[in-house]
Amino acid sequence: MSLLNLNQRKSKMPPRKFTSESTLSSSGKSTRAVILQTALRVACTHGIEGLTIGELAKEVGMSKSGLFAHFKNKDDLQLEVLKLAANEFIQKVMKPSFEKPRGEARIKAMFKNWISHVDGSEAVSGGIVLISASIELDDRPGKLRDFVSNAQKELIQNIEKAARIAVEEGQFRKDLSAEQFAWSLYSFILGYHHFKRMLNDPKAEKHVENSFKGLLEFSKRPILKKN
Amino acid sequence: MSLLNLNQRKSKMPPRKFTSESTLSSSGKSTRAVILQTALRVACTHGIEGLTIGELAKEVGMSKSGLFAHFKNKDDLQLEVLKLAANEFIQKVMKPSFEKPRGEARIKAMFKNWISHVDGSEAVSGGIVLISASIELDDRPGKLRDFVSNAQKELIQNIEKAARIAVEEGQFRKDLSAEQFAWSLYSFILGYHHFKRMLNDPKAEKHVENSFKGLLEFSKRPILKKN
DNA sequence: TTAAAAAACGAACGATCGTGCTATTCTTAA
DNA sequence: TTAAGAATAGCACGATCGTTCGTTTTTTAA
Repeated sequence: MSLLNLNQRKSKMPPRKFTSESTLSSSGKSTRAVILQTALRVACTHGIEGLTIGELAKEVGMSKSGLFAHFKNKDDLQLEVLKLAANEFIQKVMKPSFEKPRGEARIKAMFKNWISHVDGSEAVSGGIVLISASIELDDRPGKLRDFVSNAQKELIQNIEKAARIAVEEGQFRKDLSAEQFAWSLYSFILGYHHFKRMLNDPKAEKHVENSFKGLLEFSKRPILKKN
Repeated sequence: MSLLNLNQRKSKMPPRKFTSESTLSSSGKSTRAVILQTALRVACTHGIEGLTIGELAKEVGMSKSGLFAHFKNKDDLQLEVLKLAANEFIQKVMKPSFEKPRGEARIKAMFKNWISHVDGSEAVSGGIVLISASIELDDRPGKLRDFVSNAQKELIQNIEKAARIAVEEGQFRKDLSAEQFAWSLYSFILGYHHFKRMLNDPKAEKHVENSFKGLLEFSKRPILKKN
């Protein structure tokens, strides 16, 4: 409880007319949840380190001190944002995949969901925040870095497991290294993220799909001759 | 001219005994060069956006204002750092590759140099700064973003050209898409960067080498059946 | 309806940010 | 040796940073 009532006070019109998408205030959401959701959006463009309490407060529409009271300190706030990002990613990408049958179908679903999650134009994307954060933090030890690192390790292990299942089910060849498979897939996603967001490469989708297709083919039958 | 003479004033001992590696003051280098070199190192761990004039001044060992006088504004400083990063990358990775024969050998050299450049433990690495910067800036238009974007596009085009040459020379198969090749290679490098630096994965080298080997094999003969 | 509890605010703190301005110190040329 | 010029330092500015604290407002419970 305790909604953002600032807006209501300002604009008295009873049939609530909110200005924009931005501060989706007033509803079942707790203030804390609204703050974190907004913070995730801000972190999406400014990075988790670029997140600032003053700016966030402005964005949410409340005072710095009022906002800050919801967290122990800034580190705590950032950590919560990262947790939200991870959760968002799991809900949007991983969970739907696990409703698909084990093995190749699940891997394909993961890939597809992931791509459209990164792609998800201008919307909030937990995956993007996590990838950015992992690069921002890769040289700065601490709780934030640890969290991101663990989250990504878990994610990769999930891919690995899915690949291992595909091997067991006979969809992938027996001698495939699930580890290597996960590594390659993740690299392709990183590449997609990079080409799409930084380089605005319109062919990014085509390339990542080709690479993924190639990886699948490679995983299905032995095409590499030992030399 | 105009060395960092602060240290000399402090410690009078004539056979110069500098405290550490940090501020490699006094020598043929101009102050500006020393500043930029130091800034590159700082940007390596704090990111280009995390670069701060106060901290940089402390690191170099001079006053904020004295340091600042060498640049128009902070944006200018950051841009110079990025230019230095790009130059460093070209010198360490690209240039040596172009001394190798055209085609496959050159591509292999690029890859090898690049890996050891990212790997180059704790040393200053222009490549790392550029990759980090591209993620920090991917949502923030401006001169910095433009520079990084162009630098990377050039780089990718260089890879592409090298691949095209390898096709012409008959080392790669005729129907290989040089664009797709460059995309894949770059993605693998990004993956390596990520696994090595963020995840501290000790197998990162092995994986990226396997992937690269696979990419080479794939590029040499048609192994993908149309389906 | 009212008292207690929770939430949000406003003001202020010390620190640091980027950036000017003036004075001092150093280097160079005459 | 000295004057001119360049390089650097010192100080201060307004803004913003994360954070604290006491007050006011809002919600909840009795």
